[in-house]
Amino acid sequence: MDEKDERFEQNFEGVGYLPGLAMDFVIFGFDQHQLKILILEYQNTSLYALPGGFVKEKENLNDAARRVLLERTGLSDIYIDQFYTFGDLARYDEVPLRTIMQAKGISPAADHWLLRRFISVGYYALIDFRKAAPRPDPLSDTCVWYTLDKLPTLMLDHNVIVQKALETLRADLDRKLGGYESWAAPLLPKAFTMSELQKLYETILGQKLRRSSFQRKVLGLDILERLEKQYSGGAHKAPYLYQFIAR
Amino acid sequence: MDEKDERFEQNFEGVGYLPGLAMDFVIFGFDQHQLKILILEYQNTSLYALPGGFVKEKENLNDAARRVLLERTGLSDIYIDQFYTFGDLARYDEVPLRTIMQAKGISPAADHWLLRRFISVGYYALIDFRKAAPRPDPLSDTCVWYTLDKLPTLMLDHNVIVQKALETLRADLDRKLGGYESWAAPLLPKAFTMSELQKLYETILGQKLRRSSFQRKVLGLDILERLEKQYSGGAHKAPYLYQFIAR
DNA sequence: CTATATTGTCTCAATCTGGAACAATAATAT
DNA sequence: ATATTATTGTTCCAGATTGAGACAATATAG
Repeated sequence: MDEKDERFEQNFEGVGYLPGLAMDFVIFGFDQHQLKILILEYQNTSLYALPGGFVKEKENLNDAARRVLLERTGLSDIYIDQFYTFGDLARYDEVPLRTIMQAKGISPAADHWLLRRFISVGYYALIDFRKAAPRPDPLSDTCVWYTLDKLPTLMLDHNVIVQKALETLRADLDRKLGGYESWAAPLLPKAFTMSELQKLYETILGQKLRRSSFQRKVLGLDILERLEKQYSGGAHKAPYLYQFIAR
Repeated sequence: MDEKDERFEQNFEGVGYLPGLAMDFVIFGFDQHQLKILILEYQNTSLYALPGGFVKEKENLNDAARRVLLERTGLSDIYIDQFYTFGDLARYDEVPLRTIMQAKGISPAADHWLLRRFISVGYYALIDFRKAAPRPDPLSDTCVWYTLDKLPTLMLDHNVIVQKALETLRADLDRKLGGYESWAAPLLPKAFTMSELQKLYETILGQKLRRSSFQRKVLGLDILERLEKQYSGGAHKAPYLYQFIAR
């Protein structure tokens, strides 16, 4: 039994993990002017789910979140935000989980720990689409990016979780924008144009913003520095490039 | 064994409750122009804690929160908000809990469920100070209002929880203010003056607001109706009374 | 009856915002 | 080479919002 199988075995039996507590992750990336999130797929079941995980007995909740993000994307030192804890009885349903396990050739006992009720802590993360290396977890087959408006129906209450994550992200935008932390950095190239930044905001907020007001407001925050070199590639005046001021 | 003792016994052994999961409540009230919160006291131990509780196996998380609020204050149909879930290892420490139990004449086994690690969901509520009938829980002796700036040192990480609740409440103020829900209603008399409302805001935010701007903004929101009758009792012009428009 | 504190209303300047205008310019079409 | 086109950087102005104060009105205390 190699290390991976061993970890799988432990995880599968729930040994060393807090019972009844899970986390679900809404991992946002930005590509082609679209907001995308990572979704796990289970072959031969047409089931889809958010990446998630469990908390070890001797592990901080937030550390568990960072670990799960690392396991799914290979990324660390990422901004994550815990946005809500989901605890409705209606949210747990053993049918899809049983289906998934059976598709993997496993016949779980009726009281298998994965089939019991879970409370789940929701986290979201904003990551660099190009740096991420999505990996499925032991029970899933693939881990893929989905555009928000082409999201499939997810298992359990995961669509609700995505919705809540998006609402929180939008509500946080203004507060975050004013803050010292340049949360937008991982979603953009190191150097970017003003219109790329604006399109990122428009995509997240789901609405158009005025060009001049946006520029005025963002530059007024003193979080960007203008670079000397310029972008080229369009049939028009070359825009300046900007980057976030390191703090 | 009467019903209360029976419930206590069950609760004390953790029977019928989700293991490892708790909730802590920051219950805000407003009195004498001060923001207060409910604190449990444990006699002969000089220990203080937030009211809290556990989730039944067949109970929605948010329903459990409403139940706990009802048990501690006698109030239902109250606006509550789940603001954060606390899951650091450092947050659990069996010493104060053991002290409390021993002060109650109980000698818990080393692996008693109350002494194990808990993840705790934080909720806050805004309640009517005058309607509340604070009641201690089975392990505590009294349940009392404390002014925020005279809060004692609380056990575990409860001071951190209060801080986070306050930050969330402040951050939510603007968003909530614009909303249709008149969250401030339970903190004020049915009819109140503009300066009472302003002082409530000032107390929560911890800063002074300009009188004319405040009046302009609040009246512009279309959530108040001015009443005919007028307040009296001060050596000055009588202010109008307002109430929230029922929706 | 006078003094006092607080209220309702108004004003004015300062600031912010929405929306448009306009010249500049890198690629493309002619 | 020159004109065309799309987009950019910048400016401007009208309208809305906000900060700060002025002032008369008035219920109670003295």
